[in-house]
Amino acid sequence: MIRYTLRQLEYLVACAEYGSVAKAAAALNVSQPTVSAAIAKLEATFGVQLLLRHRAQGVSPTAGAEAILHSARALLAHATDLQREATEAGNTVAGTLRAGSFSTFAPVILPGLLARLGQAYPGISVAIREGTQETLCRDLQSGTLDVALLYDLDLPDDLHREPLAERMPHVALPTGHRLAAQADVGLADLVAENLILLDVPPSREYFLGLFRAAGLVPTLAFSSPSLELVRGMVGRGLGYSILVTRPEGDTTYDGHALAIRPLRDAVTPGPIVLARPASLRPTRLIAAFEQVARACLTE
Amino acid sequence: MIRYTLRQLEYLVACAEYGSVAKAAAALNVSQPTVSAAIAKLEATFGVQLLLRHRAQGVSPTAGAEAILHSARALLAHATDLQREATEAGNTVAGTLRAGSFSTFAPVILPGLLARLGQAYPGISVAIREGTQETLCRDLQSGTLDVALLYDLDLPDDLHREPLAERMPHVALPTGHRLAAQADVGLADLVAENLILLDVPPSREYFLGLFRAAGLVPTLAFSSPSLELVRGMVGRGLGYSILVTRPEGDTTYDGHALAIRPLRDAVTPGPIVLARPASLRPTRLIAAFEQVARACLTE
DNA sequence: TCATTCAAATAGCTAAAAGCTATCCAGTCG
DNA sequence: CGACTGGATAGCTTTTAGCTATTTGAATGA
Repeated sequence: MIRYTLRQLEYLVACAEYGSVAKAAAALNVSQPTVSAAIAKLEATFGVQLLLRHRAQGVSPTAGAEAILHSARALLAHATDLQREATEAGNTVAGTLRAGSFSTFAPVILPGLLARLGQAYPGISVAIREGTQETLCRDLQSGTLDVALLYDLDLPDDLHREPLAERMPHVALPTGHRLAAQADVGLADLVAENLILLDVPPSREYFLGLFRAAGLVPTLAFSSPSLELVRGMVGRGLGYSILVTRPEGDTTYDGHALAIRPLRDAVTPGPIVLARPASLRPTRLIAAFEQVARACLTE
Repeated sequence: MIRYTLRQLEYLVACAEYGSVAKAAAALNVSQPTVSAAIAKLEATFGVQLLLRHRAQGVSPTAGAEAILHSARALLAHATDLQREATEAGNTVAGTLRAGSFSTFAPVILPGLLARLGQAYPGISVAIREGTQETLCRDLQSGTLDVALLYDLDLPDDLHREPLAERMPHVALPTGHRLAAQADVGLADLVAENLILLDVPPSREYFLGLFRAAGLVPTLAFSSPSLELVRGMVGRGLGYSILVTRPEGDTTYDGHALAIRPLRDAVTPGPIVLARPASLRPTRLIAAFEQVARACLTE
């Protein structure tokens, strides 16, 4: 247990510096007895005399004090550093942000977002973690993550949700598919076709919910939690899919083009939010991330 | 100005360590609200949230806190070191002692004293300064010296005097001198002889005082502030001297033997003391020096 | 589902500490 | 000798650190 205070050390160092209790007190903007008492207390707790009092001509450090003063100056410098560091931690855009992203949009959204962020705020660093809605929420709640890009579907109440954008679902079809000839596709057109479902919460529930809302039941042929695998299967003509995330180029990993068509029905869009623990007051860094994310997603 | 306290940091570190305010409080032997308040205050002064509160399952540090915690642990370790150092400064025999010695007895007393001291307390160091009574007193008063071996003659009141030994003055004669044939010499025998006076305060006044007390006036032939020069002159037959310090061997630097005879008269001995500022409470190191010095001088 | 338990926050209080002004005292200097 | 300097002391006020008791919100378990 530490029995002295940083303030006492400050006073001691000032006394040694000025060779006078009164001058030190003046420099520190406190009264002379205040400093006098602090030194006396320090001497009592350490059991060593620290200053020699020369009646009418100030004070000078004892042999013991010299050694202590050396350490004290270092300690105070250290303490001041910590204060600056701590004060800046919340009020400057700097340091490391721990950000999560729902797997499917990470590779589509994050590269551009991080590029822009790095440009706007050089010197910051971002630790990215991909995951499912569930794991990311847990990490947010436990404080392992500061923010996460998620769908606003089934999010726990203790997460603050900052809406960033809404993305309409679209239909992905093999290029030769008969429905690809249409400018847009209705849900009713699709029920007879083979659905390849992106099977990852909460996307799965969202997609199935679109049909349910229209009173329809789709024909489920395949399902996979991998967006690229789903797109690959569609490209190979195994069926169609309904997706929200749309990578650039509309081409699958094995080189097949996809026909992307809007849904004719007025459906509820997929709401993308930046989530963070409701109990965590956002730092300037978090606010900056949020602002850049919104700019990236609304254009 | 430092706006937080070491105690607050201790509490923060403990909270992070235990993942719980209550557990930290228990470990620190304070109440839970005390720790709670300390953390809240730290957060207010730094303007950053430091802990995430998980209602029924403790707390965890935020991103900002992680960085602060790292520095805080280092700072606390540093502060603990300083406390140990400071506490030991007065209570262990260690460190550096700044000791002065009146010029004439330095080479006779100090070598043995320091050898013994180094043997009894290995690891300590002593910075020696020789000087006149006057300069040494000034250094003691200004705190530049911790202790000094001096004659207890005309010492200022603000120096504490610890009597170590009393040394009787003796007569130094050339070996062929007629008085050297006697077992002892009276002051009255000497008044007609040439006195070679050790002319350094306060020795000078002491020696002259011996004659004055006996109602006699010596014949002053030579005087010098150097003990060795005085002995050299006596060895060459230029006169006699009265001295207190008696180097081993009774031989001068230029190779002449001296006849040393006690004074027959009952004179006041030369009181050797260890002086230190009265306002300076002695440390263990000073006490050790004092004890060894007394042991050396009383045998 | 409803009481129970857990853990932190809050309220309200007390006591210790840190601060102040005024004054005293010892020493220096003109 | 008297004015001035500089630290210590006394007596008081304010602030802070600590306490107990209680509240709140969430998780747990019968």
